Amino acid sequence: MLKLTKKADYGLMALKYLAEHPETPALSAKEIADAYGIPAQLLAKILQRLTKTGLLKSHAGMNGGYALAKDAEKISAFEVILSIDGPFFITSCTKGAHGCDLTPSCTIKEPLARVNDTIAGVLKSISISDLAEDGQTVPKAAAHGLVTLTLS
Amino acid sequence: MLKLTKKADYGLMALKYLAEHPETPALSAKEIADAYGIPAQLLAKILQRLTKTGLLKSHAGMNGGYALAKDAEKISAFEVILSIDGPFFITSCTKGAHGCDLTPSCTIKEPLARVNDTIAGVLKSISISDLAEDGQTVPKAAAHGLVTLTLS
DNA sequence: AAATATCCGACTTCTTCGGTCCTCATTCAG
DNA sequence: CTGAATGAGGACCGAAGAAGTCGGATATTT
Ligand code: SF4
Ligand code: SF4
Repeated sequence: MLKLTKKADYGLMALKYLAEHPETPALSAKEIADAYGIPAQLLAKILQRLTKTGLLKSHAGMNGGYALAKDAEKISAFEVILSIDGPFFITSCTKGAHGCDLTPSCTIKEPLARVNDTIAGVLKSISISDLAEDGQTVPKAAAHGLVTLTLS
Repeated sequence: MLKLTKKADYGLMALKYLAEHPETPALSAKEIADAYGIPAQLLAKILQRLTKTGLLKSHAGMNGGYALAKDAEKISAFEVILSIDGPFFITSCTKGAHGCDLTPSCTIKEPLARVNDTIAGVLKSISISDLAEDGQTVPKAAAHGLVTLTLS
């Protein structure tokens, strides 16, 4: 429960890797996969998905590969997860079809929807460049985002 | 992904229901299940779990049932989820055994761990009483909790 | 033409989730 | 004391989703 899909995980890693190598015009899926030990074919499909949603640019053929479509700071973790795993929802009822059949009698879906928004906000406040920063040398905790939880 | 288990969902509903009926000394699992249409046997096991972790008090026999072990405001959504679904982690690597095998080469687990803490903080800031409040009549969004996301 | 890539869907395998069933222990009413 | 009501807890099953694989088609450079 509440676990990030490994595909989304891999996607974040790949994007971070791309963000760390801004010089190269394009990196192939295999290159990135080898760098981390991710199954190449799986990562390939993930990157294709990210390309289709506009987060990456792709170029086929030799010396082809993928590159960030926009600045690393402009890409949020939320977009990545959304692209790879589809709509982000904490509860089952939000999914239009095949949700939970007791939606009418449920009394906690509204509060939970706000919780959902809050968590989504947290994810939106995180960018790829945040992940790429060399955190070890900067132990001081700088406030990057502020999230306000408002219930009821 | 990132979806709340239905069991945890049911658990929250049940706790809210109990919080809304503070008069009655005890409510049986079947009563609560019928009130919402939750499978009775399933809810029973959930309540048993919550009892074992100390969130509920139980009483067998006729006119028995469950009651909140502490004040509704003292029970956080985080505790509930933790009790029902086990340790809360958004990544696979955190789980000691059978985590992700590329943990050593992974460069995003530290940042993600902070994200994990942040989301956990959000959940901890939500109490059962927050859910039980009659939100419809009070549309003004009062800030209940403040969460600071610190990355890097 | 050959090598290197992306692109894309079908498929298998594995785990987890949601749910049921059955049995035993406890408590209370009569 | 006995039986109904209730909790406690394990075994089990089917459905769904996740992780990963395979095979083939297309595009681009050399
Ligand atoms: S309707 Fe209620 S019980 Fe069903 S998924 Fe939504 S929040 Fe959970
Ligand atoms: S080690 Fe990295 S890739 Fe593996 S689960 Fe943890 S964060 Fe994800």
